[in-house]
Amino acid sequence: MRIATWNVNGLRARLEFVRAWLRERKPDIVGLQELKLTDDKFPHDAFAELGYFAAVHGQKSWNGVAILAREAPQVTQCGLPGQEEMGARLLSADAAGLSFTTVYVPNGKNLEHEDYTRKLAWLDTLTAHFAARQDPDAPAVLCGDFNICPTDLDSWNAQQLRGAIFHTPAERERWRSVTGTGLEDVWRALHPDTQAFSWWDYRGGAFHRKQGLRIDFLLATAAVRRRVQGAEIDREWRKKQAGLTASDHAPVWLDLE
DNA sequence: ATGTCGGAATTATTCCGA
Repeated sequence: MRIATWNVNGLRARLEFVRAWLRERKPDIVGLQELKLTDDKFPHDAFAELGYFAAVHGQKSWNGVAILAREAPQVTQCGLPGQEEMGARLLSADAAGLSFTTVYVPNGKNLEHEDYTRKLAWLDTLTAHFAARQDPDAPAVLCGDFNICPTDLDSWNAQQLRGAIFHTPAERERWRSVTGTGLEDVWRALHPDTQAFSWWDYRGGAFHRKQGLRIDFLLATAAVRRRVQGAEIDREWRKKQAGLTASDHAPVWLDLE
């Protein structure tokens, strides 16, 4: 079974690109972020043609998350309680025997912006939400765009960017709090010394200059980790495909027994 | 080059957010 996360940067603009990737990689569950559309605009039929059912938590213009699965995902949480004003950024559903959550963590903009403080608060709320889980040993996945570089190895230029947004001690402390609820960054566990990125700015040829960040993660409980066979960042799909523009994020996936 | 995208507001151009 293959489970994936992908910030698609606008599902209407990315639909054919995403469909091409689904045909090629055949994931079983996918968390999507940055849909940038309302629920009523979600292209259920286009995914149904490929054998996927979707659960959606969208909003106009910005944010928005969804879960694709081979059987209809059973929604258990829509939005992060207490943080609704920050937008549609969390969706949980039971799918294929997993408790599967996908998130789009607030970007924060910069250290002077009020959104930075709100990002930290959002992450505190997320940690409390997961710390209160009924069964910490159940098979659960928390995936998405976290907008944090957990360590220097996850940044193309940690020296120059030390203390900058995505790299601050406060954000990294929140990262440790989230993972401290029993959720491990599976890709990193399998590739402890590898530098690889999941996001590259569209500007300035960042992708070809290898100027990226690893900010997209699949976190899993021990019950899931025991089943892991592999983890990949699908860098090929950050590239233009048959004239279709890529997202600025690559998909990331895990293969489970 | 603060260099590119996607979306919204308004109608090809400007703004926001990332």
